Amino acid sequence: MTTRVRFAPSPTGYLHIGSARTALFNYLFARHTGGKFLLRIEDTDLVRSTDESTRSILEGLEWLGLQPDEEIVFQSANAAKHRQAAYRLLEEGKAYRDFTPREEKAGDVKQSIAERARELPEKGMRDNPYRDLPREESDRRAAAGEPFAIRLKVAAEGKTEFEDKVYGLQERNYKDIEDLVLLRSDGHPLYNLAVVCDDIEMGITHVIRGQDHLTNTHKQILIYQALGAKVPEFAHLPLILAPNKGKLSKRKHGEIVSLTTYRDAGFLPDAFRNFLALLGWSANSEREIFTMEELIEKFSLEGIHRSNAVFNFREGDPKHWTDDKAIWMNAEYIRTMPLASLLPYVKAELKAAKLWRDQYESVSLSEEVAAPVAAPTETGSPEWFTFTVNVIRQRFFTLKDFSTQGRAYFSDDYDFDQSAVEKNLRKFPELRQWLPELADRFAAEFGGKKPFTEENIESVVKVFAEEKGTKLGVIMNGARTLLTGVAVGPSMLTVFAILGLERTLRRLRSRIVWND
RNA sequence: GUCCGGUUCGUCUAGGGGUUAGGACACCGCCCUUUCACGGCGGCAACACGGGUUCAAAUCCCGUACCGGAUACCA
Repeated sequence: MTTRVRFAPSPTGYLHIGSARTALFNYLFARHTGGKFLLRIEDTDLVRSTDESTRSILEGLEWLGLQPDEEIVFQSANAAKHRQAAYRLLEEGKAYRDFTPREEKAGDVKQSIAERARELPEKGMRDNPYRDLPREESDRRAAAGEPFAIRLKVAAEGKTEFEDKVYGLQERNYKDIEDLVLLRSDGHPLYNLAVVCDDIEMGITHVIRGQDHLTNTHKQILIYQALGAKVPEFAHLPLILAPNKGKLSKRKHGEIVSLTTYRDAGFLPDAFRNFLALLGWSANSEREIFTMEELIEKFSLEGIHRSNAVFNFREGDPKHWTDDKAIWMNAEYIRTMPLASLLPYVKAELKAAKLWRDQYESVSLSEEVAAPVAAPTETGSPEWFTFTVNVIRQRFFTLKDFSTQGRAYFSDDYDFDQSAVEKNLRKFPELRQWLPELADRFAAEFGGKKPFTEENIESVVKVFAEEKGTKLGVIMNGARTLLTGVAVGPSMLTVFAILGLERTLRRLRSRIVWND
């Protein structure tokens, strides 16, 4: 039997990272077992569902590389079938019409539900007067146009049980389960019915979803049984919590829970997927970096654990705005992934920042690209671009850094970090004369045949520093700040070489930071 | 309230009768270094609590506490 799993989000907002992880686990399971990964959009809540949200979910899945194997199912398209199923159960006496007028929920819904649930056992779970209404009367009232909901008739004695692939044996007494509504009085099929019908129709063999559905499962099993269908396997996933161990919610935590936030913040899909995979699941290995292929190979439901995981971040702290491990992992990917895989992302980032130049494009981008060992002399060439990216990626955390921290390599229009200017330039007023002087020296030394290479630059700068009786660091750090706008970066010799003689001279002679 | 589940460093986690309780991130220190990273070395830091079973419990059992989920004519 080939496995068939589905990811079934409701399109009522952007893709939550918890949902994204659920999708990922479904995908990994399908691939690992050679089965199918399906997508069903649960858009039966017409009021809250939006097309925009559906698009955003699709976009998010695509970004993570989780394409469904078959056509997307829209649950709303199946409403007629759901109704049919409810009526079939009514016909077979497994469900009944409830003529109780509908009660509108107002105020704090969660609380009113809890209150109702508290009172319910006293009245008795099976005290609905319509539960045993003679069939003729029920038919007559329905024919007369009296509105009714259809409820599943849950037996008074007995229990449901299933073996959850993660949480183990789960049992629930019927007495703890209300006669659940299958069809609203306006004919709208309710969630538990819709899910079961669709899962049957789609041939779902394994339901992998959040732990918040653990108790729903018992109700759904009752529906499967009433419908005479085979009950699938279930695997429930631990939840992803906020740092205060509360629910990680869109409303409370904002865009930090949205998958697209990470895409837009310059995360690599491989890195974020890797991070997500390790939240609530373990490959049981000291390693933590896994490609998609490795995740697929290693994934198993047994590796999922039962306790919820905290998504750790510090609100209002720019350095720790999201989970540190996610940031670290992204940086790790940026500096260690094959250059050929990284370059397209850098290209996209530079394009978005209007820093891209077509001359960077290498014809062999799709193949394994090895960075040149020394800075190519032809600034702006594909080799130069490859070399530069390889050098600067070593200390970047996100793709955004290529257009911000690394801006000075791709444009003459870059900003100066004022604290760097203070520390490395203004603190040494002599640099105001020395750096243009260094430019003259470079011009004299490299104006002819001598190539502007790190080795040659080093000897020139060393002599220069000695003449001025200053430490090499003063010259280097001052130059770094003036030439790149920031205090951090690669070896200054490499920076000179990357920028090339012309830009180096121009920038060394710039008065811009001296308030002249 | 009731039902269900959970609890190993700050966080993600390994381990599951005998371990100096392992790793990763974060943090701190040292080394490397013209800066910052990377890297290397080191440090801080955990079995929720109480009973039991056992020669031996973080590991098995029971209870308590705390946390989470569920509860609907929402999904």
